[in-house]
Amino acid sequence: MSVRYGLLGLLAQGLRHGYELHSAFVALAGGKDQWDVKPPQIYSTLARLQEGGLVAEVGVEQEGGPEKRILTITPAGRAELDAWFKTPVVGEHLRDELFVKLMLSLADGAPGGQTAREVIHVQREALYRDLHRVTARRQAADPRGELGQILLLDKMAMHLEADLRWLEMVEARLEEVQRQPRPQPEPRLRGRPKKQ
Amino acid sequence: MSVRYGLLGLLAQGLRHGYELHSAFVALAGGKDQWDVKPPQIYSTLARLQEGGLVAEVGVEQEGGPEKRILTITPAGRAELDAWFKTPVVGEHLRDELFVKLMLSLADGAPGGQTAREVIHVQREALYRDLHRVTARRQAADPRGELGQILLLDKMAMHLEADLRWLEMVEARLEEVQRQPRPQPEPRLRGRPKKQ
DNA sequence: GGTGCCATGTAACGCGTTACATGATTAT
DNA sequence: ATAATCATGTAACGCGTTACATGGCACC
Repeated sequence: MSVRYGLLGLLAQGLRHGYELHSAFVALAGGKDQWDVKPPQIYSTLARLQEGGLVAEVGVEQEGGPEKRILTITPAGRAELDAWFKTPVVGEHLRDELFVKLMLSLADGAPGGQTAREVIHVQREALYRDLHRVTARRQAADPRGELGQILLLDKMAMHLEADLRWLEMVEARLEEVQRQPRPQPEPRLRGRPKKQ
Repeated sequence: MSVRYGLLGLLAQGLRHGYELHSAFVALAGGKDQWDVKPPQIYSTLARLQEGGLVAEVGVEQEGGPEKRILTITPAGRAELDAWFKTPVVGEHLRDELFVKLMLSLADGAPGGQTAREVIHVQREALYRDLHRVTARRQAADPRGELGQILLLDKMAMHLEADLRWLEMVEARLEEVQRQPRPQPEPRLRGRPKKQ
């Protein structure tokens, strides 16, 4: 929904055609290193907004350059934007690839939970690399004029640290289970062992 | 990619048909409260895996009940699964709705950054609610037999806390900018003020 | 005359959700 | 009988990516 509402918000600020919205959105979302939105998504999202009556086309301009299809936010669009501002973003419910991977690696038959240990190790290396890259860029950022960049980098760093702390915890709990293997821990998840 | 590799991993554990894979995946991903994967996604993902040669259909069973299409992971599938285990999960690059919303609210013309303050307030309330819900469920979970649940809830809690800390930081920085409004902070992002 | 930017798209695909549909067995 | 569970899908849509395509203008 970020693109949809992002475009709506930018139109409310007075931007007027697809190309301009594209570059403005990329800037808004932290630059194309961070999120390289492709033009097709901009144009198709605008088409959907238009079809929904939140955005309207009010003509075509051509001053020297190529044609520009001029767009405006409609009253309905402004209403939806306001509603969005008043509603919290829902917790993009952890459909977590790392978690799935870890659960699978725990169920894998290798002795000593070896697969899980490797998954954790590989992931931790990657997280450290990312965290290092992020903090380096954060140090280099200019507090004047790059406030958005800094806030974004801070957010990324915090989530990377959260993942690292979580991995520590998982590993600790793994050691613990290792030392006293229970009679029926049953990490294998089966479909229906009900009775039959 | 979670579903794709999740199914591959479950097939490697010996599960054999769509329905069974569906319930096993839901269990693996933390129950349907957490991620309610729909059957169509399972079946269409399996079809794609089959088309890619990672999974093969080896016959149909029918013992008393309805037909079951029996599936197996192929050597190619096993290879892809191993490669997945050896590769870190890439940092689902923050295409962050909350961040976009906040940037838009900062650019909004309201005096005193009012819109931004409201966005922060609404979001913080929601995050506290979620965190409370998560910690309550975590307390109630049984460490024996619900290890996966606990790990997942811990992960969620850590990321909710990261978001809360980040909001604190944003608010602090907002106050700071408020006290000394700079000549050209230019939070408004425009498309092309280059020369023209 | 080529490179790059401005400005617009289409087509096809992958992932994910919602709604709809079918038919059989099992439990109440 | 009816409701739940087992087991399978199709159709249509939204969001997002990749590849492809078209033209004009500006600069070197």
